[in-house]
Amino acid sequence: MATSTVENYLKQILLLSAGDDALVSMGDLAAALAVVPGTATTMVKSLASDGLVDHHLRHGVRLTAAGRRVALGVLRRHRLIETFLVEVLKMDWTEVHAEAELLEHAISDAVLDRLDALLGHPAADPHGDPIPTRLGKIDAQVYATLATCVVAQPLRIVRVTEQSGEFLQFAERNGLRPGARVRVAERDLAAGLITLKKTSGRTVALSLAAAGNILVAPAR
Amino acid sequence: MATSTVENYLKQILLLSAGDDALVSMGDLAAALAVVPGTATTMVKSLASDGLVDHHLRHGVRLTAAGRRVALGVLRRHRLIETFLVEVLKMDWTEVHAEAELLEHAISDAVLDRLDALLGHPAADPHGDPIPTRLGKIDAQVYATLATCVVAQPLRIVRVTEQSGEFLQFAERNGLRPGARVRVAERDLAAGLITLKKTSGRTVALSLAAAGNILVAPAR
DNA sequence: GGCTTTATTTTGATTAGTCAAATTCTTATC
DNA sequence: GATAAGAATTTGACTAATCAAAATAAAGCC
Repeated sequence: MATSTVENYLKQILLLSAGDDALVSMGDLAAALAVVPGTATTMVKSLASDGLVDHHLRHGVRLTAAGRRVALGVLRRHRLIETFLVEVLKMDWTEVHAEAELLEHAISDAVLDRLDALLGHPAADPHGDPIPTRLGKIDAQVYATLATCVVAQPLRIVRVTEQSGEFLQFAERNGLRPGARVRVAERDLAAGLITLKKTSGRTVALSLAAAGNILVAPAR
Repeated sequence: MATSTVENYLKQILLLSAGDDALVSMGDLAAALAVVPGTATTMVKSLASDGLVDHHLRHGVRLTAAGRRVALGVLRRHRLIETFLVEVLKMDWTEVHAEAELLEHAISDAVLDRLDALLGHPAADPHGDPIPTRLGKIDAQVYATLATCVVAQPLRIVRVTEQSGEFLQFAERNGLRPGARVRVAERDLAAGLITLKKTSGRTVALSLAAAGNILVAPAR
């Protein structure tokens, strides 16, 4: 059985490799896990000797098929738990990430399956992040972000990546949750600033960096 | 923050001290936690230096007020989780103990309070074990067991102590769950055997040791 | 192409929790 | 009250995960 430390390393490598094949640097991995780089190196070596990752010395790390399977399991648990906390326990979508971070390592498959059924087998969590299936399939659809989409077109927010409470509370305050309708009124690359127009007529300004965390699709 | 190992030691000391003041032996504690006695000694010394227990060298260990507070918190989490698994996720009361054992160390107060409210602030879990309040109060009522109660009187099962799946499945198969009505038809101390009569007319035989795990009150 | 900056890896220590086996204490028994 | 049996403790060793700081490799720059 993988320890929760191992699970966290694998999950983080999956998230940082964006999709699948990119090598993840020790620096990024260490930062994401809040450890010093030397610790990440040590741990990655041990994951490699367990066949969970390929370590390309001094160049980065990549999940093996076995590691990916474990990582997707953790992600599934995390996202189903978040959905449960919001849908059943009525917690705020801006605060459930940290809770799920703990519970994801303690919940059994038996409990998870019940939860999944209770929630009606949801395809995405409250942030719009896709939930891997029991078999490890995950929706890999690529979306534009508010930083890259076309201007003026009516849009629907599909997903808010970035789990920090601060950012999510900013999003919530401004009605920028999955499902919300907006369009980009103006994009000033020099100033690094985006101005949104909501259906209510309200405008919201945010930085390019922040806008990159909000994924959108054309309003259907 | 107490690690889950520390939480388990404290919880187990509470359970083994039956009520409050009895000293718990290292042998019993080690057996309950599935470690060798030397490990228990080492850990108890460290708990003592943190002010969570009083260690009476070579005689046993007892919780301090601080340790008791922590232990009751763990017990509350455990029992509320068991109740949730049975009441909401419709799991079998004979199998939820092991699940709760893991989740009890990972659930936050915020989530626990929501769960408690969702369940309507239950006083006991599916085994009839009393749930400590948020303030650490626990129902200390003493009940007779099927091994000690008067013969022939109509009884109501209030609680099944002993969490092993085997025992609970035996109880379930024979309708011996909290709330069930029975009376003791015969108690043969020499043979160590008890014979029960259920309201359905069915009789059930069980050993004195097994009977000691089933707590009863006069049927109201 | 040599030098500097930056990232990565290595080395040596530390902490929590554990076991096996040797030692010491308590207690019951004669 | 001495002794044997049983329980508890101590000692030495190990694993997982971590950090600080030294050593090494890679990459960029003039």
